[in-house]
Amino acid sequence: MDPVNADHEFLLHHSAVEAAPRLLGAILRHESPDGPVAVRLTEVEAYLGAHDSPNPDPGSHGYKGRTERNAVMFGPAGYMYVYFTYGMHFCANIVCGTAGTSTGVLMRAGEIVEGKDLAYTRRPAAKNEQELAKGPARLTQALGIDRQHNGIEVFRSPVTLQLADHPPSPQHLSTGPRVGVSGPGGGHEYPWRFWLSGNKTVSVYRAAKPRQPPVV
DNA sequence: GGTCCGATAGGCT
DNA sequence: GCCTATCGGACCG
Repeated sequence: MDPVNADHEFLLHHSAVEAAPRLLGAILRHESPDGPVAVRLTEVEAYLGAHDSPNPDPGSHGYKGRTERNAVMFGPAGYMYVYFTYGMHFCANIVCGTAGTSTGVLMRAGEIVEGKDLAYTRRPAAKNEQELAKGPARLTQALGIDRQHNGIEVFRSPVTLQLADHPPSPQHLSTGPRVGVSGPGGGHEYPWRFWLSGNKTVSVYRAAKPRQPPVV
């Protein structure tokens, strides 16, 4: 499988944990029939592999093995895994690393750098520019990405990804526990949420809900 | 600013 | 049946 460019080559040879900080500042652009919208990624989360891969991750959708739903995650790097959640939202990941391991980066937030008007029409609830793509489901909504984009390439129209010229300096990079991952795979054991320090479009952190509420 | 809670449908045990 | 890699509106300060 020939990489289409240097950015694709990079994804092929790195796990999601290595690729995630490199994706901060990258531009993801979607050209829909209604027009283009592009975001600069400001917050991402890395998910590593299935239980039988070199880097198992209980928080990963692929942890328990391949199913029809997560099949794209087990494919080659450079494809987009889009899943439906909470009965109404879509979230998008970029598949990384070696095919079969099921490692990918969830895109959690970004700032709109092109197509702001179209993004507002897709996100009427947004009170300001910073809310347009603040959160994983808001980001897909602003970009116009849904289930029909599951399994498409991210280096070929209508979706194109372009990495930043340089990774963020340590001073501009923050890390912490992943949002919403409860039980094994959550908390500080897996500090694989990465964001641009101080950026206004980064979604607020909420600790994952415990499986059973504490008894008072 | 923060916190709480309902909506809603599909995946998986 | 239970759970979910969430959002937005209501309400409180």
